[in-house]
Amino acid sequence: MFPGKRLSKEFFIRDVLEVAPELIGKNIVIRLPGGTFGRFQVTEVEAYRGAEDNACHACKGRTPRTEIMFHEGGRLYVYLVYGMYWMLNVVTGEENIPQAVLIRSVENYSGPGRITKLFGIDRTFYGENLDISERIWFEDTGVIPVLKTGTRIGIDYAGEYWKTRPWRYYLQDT
DNA sequence: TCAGTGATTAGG
DNA sequence: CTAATCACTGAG
Repeated sequence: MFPGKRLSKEFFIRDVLEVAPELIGKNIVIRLPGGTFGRFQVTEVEAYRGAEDNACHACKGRTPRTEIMFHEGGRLYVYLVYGMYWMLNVVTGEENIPQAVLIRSVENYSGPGRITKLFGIDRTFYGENLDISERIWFEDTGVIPVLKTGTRIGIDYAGEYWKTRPWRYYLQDT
């Protein structure tokens, strides 16, 4: 794999605990509102892992909203939270194993709701196929980042075990 | 610290 | 139909 190459679905059809840390340092290529393209290095993500993870939306089972997480990896899971903020997630893993990676920060922009505002992400990106999309995809960069881990944000409802999983990954220097 | 904001979901 | 909940942000 060489820098600039689009990550294909094989990259995403692996366990979310492998994919999530490897997404740090990769680039998101996105057609911004206005039509120009932007490249942003991913600096912070979180892993949501399957039906047993009480912090994962799919722990309540298959619903219209969570349906795409049961698809094989390489699609986008996009949803609105608090009535205002679109969340950008990448589906990972095999079919029928619901997993996703939340994109929390990219270079120079922190916060999942601010990123989607910058990118112009909305409901029309739900289910977007990262293999063939002409408006958003991920690229390899050759960067091998030094990672830090922490607990996931905003999931206190998930119970002691799940809220303490170290499944947030971020660049040391950001 | 806290309101804003509306889709989603379970339940009657 | 109702009502609770929410993977957040910016203002004060």
